[in-house]
Amino acid sequence: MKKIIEDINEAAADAFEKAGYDRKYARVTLSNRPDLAEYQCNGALAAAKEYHKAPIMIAESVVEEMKKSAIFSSVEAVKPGFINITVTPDYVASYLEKMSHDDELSVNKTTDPKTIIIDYGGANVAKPLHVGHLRSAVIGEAIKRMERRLGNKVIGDVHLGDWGLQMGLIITELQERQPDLPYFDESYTGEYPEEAPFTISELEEIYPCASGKSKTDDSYKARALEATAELQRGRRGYRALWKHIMNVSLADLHKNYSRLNVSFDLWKGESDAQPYIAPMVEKMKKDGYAYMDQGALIVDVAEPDDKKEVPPCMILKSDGASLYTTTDLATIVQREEDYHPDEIIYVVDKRQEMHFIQTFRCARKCGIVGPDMKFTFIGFGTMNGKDGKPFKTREGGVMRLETLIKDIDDEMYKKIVENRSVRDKDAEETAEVVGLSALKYGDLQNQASKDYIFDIDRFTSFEGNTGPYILYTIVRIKSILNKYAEETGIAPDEAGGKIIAASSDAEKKLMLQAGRYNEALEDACAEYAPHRVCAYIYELANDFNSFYHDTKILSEENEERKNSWISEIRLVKDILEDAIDVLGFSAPDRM
RNA sequence: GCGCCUGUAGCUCAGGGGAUAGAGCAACGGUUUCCGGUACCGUGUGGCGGGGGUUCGAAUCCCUCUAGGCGCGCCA
Repeated sequence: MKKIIEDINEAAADAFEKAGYDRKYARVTLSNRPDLAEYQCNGALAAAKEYHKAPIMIAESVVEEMKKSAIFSSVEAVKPGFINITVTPDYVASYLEKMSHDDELSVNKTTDPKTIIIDYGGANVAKPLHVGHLRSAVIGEAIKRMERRLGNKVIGDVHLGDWGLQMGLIITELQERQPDLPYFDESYTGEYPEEAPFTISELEEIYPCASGKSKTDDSYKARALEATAELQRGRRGYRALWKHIMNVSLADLHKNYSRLNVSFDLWKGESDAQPYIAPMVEKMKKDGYAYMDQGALIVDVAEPDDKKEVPPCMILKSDGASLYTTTDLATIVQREEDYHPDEIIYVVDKRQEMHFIQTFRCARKCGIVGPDMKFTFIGFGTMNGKDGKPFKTREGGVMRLETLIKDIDDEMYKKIVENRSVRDKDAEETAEVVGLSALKYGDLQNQASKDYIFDIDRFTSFEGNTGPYILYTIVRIKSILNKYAEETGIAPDEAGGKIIAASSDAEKKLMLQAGRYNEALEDACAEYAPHRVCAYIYELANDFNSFYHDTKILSEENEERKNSWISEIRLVKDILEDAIDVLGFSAPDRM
């Protein structure tokens, strides 16, 4: 569906043209003086220079033309040269009427769907998810759904950290503890047990233990490095152990991510990229991009107009081992081969930006991707505690994601139980649904690139710009619709009638905001900015609540009016639910 | 040292060339013949870290200073 703003823009552009000015000046925006108008056009001010006329003269002649359009109830030229625009209630009503019958809620699917790989999550095998993983998961999931909502083909990849020294460390520590396991016996040729010799909680304890030892004990570290190398060379017992580690850990990761309502299409990891490294390196050498420098193999990626020095990309260390960059490049090779993506989006801590600049440049320079493949780096800031410093447990350690989620759910449960109308057996489940909205909305409402302060009291509040407030609004609408269904016997899905012109300012405001959904979503998506979706639905929820407050819907005697209202609030509910689904959470039926 | 990012009401954050800079929280005061008052309405608060510049017009663009955060080839 064409956007409201496009209808207005077009009418304005026609008016500029008829008045003798270039159409390009007819840019219409939401009014920043809502007391004066709904939309505004500042084009006359901009055009003044080119036409050597007073802006107000231009504005007035354009206004004369615009007044001929049927969609405006008022068009005015004011002071220096603003054009203030108000649309007719009938126009808005007919727009919403069309929208309410559109399965896409007026959102336009792209005519040119792109294949997009989105790399987020960044979980490490054998290490529990902690709060540092939260932002990547939450923001990445939202962006994935936003792109999908607009019709792109999006492939989410968790890109596991499943290769390298951490594996060697675990193997070493395991041997320390259970030396008799067959995995360590090189002469063993039989089948290895199907059951892993450890549980997830043991695994989670083993890694930090091993990591600690390796820092103080050099011979221990040497053994871990050797184990890593042997694993990579394919030692049978170690590969079998690695598989166990993967299985146990993946099951746990699946569980935790699904609790966050985050799901990946691909569970690829660094290990999957390994086979691509050798041929990639060979090609880089053969093509003359990679060369030896101080014993390491590097590719220059500096560009002449860099403001700062961009260090070369290191492909192989002087001992011949590969690095982070190498694996990331090989992953790109693999993705090119498997999916030929139009774009790869990385949702990663912003501190890694330099690394990705290097990687992207190197991939392009070496021809791993073509010039049209778009790399997008979305760097997010740190989640801080109330003291403004990186979020920690009370004891000062890294907080596990599970703990954080539980804290929020507990808080939510307390608040829900205070409401006597909810039955206890539902309360726990509801607390989880509402808790997730608190957690995710609390994060997503901020610009991704900035640090933000995690404040459990604020995020779980039903007041203000929070997830629970949005859900409350949805639940409230559902409640009205259910009541209506009880009274009339008409199912909520079929209730309502034709949407007619607004009967109050509050209603018109609500209708205009609802009609902007396509615009809001497309803008947010173009900027990879979930916080814009949050801002939009917050305003929509506010507009609904003020409309609700002074409108008695169910007791309205004018049937046409009442049915229109029912349709409207159902549309508002549908929009809110569609939007929170895009953000990655959902609403309960009651709370 | 070089480079990047951030600095907007007491607090948490929007706004990224245009008209009186906006929300929420906190504070205070109202609203219930009730479709969920975990709501709604109202009141006060800053001139956007400092300074200079471009522009008819700057929180928004440029320069500079300052404070804080972060990054800078053999970690990931």
